[in-house]
Amino acid sequence: MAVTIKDLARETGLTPATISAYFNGGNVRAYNKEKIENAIEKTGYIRNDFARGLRTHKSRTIGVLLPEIVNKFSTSIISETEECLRKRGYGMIVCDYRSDAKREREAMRFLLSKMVDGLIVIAHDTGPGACRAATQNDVPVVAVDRMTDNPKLSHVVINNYDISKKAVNSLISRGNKDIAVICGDLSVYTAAKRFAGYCDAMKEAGLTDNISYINGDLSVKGGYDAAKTLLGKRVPQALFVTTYEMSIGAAMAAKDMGVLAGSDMDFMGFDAMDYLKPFCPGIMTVIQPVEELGRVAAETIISMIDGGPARNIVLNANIR
Amino acid sequence: MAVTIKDLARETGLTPATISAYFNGGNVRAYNKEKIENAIEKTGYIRNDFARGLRTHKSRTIGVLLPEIVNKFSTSIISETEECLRKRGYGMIVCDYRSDAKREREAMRFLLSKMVDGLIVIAHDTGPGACRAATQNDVPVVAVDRMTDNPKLSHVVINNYDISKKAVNSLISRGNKDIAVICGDLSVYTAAKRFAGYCDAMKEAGLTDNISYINGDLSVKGGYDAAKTLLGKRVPQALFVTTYEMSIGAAMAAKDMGVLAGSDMDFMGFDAMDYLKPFCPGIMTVIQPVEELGRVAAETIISMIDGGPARNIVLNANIR
DNA sequence: GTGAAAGCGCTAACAT
DNA sequence: ATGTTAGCGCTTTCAC
Repeated sequence: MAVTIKDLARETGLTPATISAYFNGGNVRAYNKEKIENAIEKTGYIRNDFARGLRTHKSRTIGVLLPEIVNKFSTSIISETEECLRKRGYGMIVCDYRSDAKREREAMRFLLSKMVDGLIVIAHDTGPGACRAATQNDVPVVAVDRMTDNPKLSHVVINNYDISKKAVNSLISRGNKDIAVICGDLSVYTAAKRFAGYCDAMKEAGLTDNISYINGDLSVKGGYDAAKTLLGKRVPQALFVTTYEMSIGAAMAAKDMGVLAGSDMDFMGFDAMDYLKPFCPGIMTVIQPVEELGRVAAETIISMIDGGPARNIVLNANIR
Repeated sequence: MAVTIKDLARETGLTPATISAYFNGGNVRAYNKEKIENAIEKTGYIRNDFARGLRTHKSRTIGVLLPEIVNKFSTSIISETEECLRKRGYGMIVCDYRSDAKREREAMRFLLSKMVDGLIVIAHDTGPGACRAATQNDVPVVAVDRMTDNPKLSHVVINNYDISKKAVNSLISRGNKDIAVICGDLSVYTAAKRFAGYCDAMKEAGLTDNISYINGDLSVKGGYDAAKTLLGKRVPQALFVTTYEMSIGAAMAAKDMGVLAGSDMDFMGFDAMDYLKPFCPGIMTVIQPVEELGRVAAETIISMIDGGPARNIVLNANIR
């Protein structure tokens, strides 16, 4: 059996209450402090986080819920989140819901049963009931990269609509009229916003008839297949692709079909600059502030755990 | 205050013990099961894992320690691990040690303080003291993708030496003599093994004088920089790159310098087939069984938690 | 500054 | 199949 606070009490001739006070910054006489420290050293005592959590209702653990853990955009965010959290003594328990609504709910219940103090979520369900299992139980939630209709959540997003509109305007200003977009399923928040930005830019330029939407599934393969479908029919003057992985896939498919993105066809991707630039020198991409998303998400969840209000924060992406 | 098992008891007219039996697979009458399920639904009950852990001395949580979470190879593995673990009711708490030995030790202590039942580790320190903090406390450990000198650990690795030798032999059999290798720091287990396979293949073919090693830092940029350095001096007949991310970077750098990997220069990468094939049709790569690594790691840690012995498992990679 | 005592929510041994 | 009871290890009043 593991060493407990009672063993320390016996060892030092004090009581559990005093040992507890010692651990929690209470007033303990110097020579008793020393006795306690010696006893810890001698016994190799490790505080039982279960008992502590049972009393305090705090786990110092944050649940993180992602559509796909094998996704550079997601991991770039949570890498920064993890670092921020750990600095503050918080751990991060990660679940992947494979972009499936049912698994999303299951994973959330699972995380809640792990007694997480808060949740950072790239949600699929963005309706008014988003993350209800958590908010019902008064577990604070930060939605990242998604705006939801649940006012109890904090939201950390980028200026999806504006930056997409700006991106498409930049393609238009280069003389392009036939601009196609490869976008995820429009039930996904970011896809809808980015598509709306594209549509409005096209409409405002009088290019309503040129609106051309191809659905991709948010993976490299999704972008690849979507571009193959598109280019199998015709080569547009320009192509706008609205996620990291799909940008890589779409540029690959174009290359595959003899169309070099950025020279044979104007190309505006999302985030994948590092991977694509050497192969397709002429491409442009929207660069999202991923580290900032991760950091702000971590700071926001901790602020909520400490009793702070829900906040909505919009960060700015840029075109490069 | 949160809903507890007592509330369910009151709601159903049963006692806490019966509710507990229900959760733990005990025999409960069908109509009582239904009552319980309705009560759970109605109240939004979530089981308190602190109380449970306090009784059972099990957290049903596995710590996962990675060099870099933003690394497709790592996330491909842990994605599968996460799925396997969750099916068995285990959560996964992830730490990234940024390829730094000191942070590795800190992160391990952190995970242990979270009372994890076991640890899955892509370790940096592979000496006899690897993961000592865990083994000292009788917390089982599975080392993935690394062999260590600590006999208490289980190990799940691929046939690094053999597959590298085979890969280089295949380059040699195509008539190449001047074959360079881009490899990580040789203090890393996989880098050392893969480099040894390369060297022995070269030696056995009488190409000792052609051995040419360039160090990369295991990232896309590392591969990119290494290839730039190499190709700035000369273009070898063939290039062997020993990690996923470096393969992408190296092929990008080559393209950048007007050398198309797979046609201007034979190219053998690691894992990055999907990303590179469309751009560089002629490339070959070693394909690691990443999902299997993740699954076997999960199965092995659970087996150890259930009292099973440490095991060493070697999985086979293939060339495609 | 320290002690005594209660209780967090659950499980498990035993009784029925 | 279900109820009774005790206790996991800690924190937290409330005394002294």
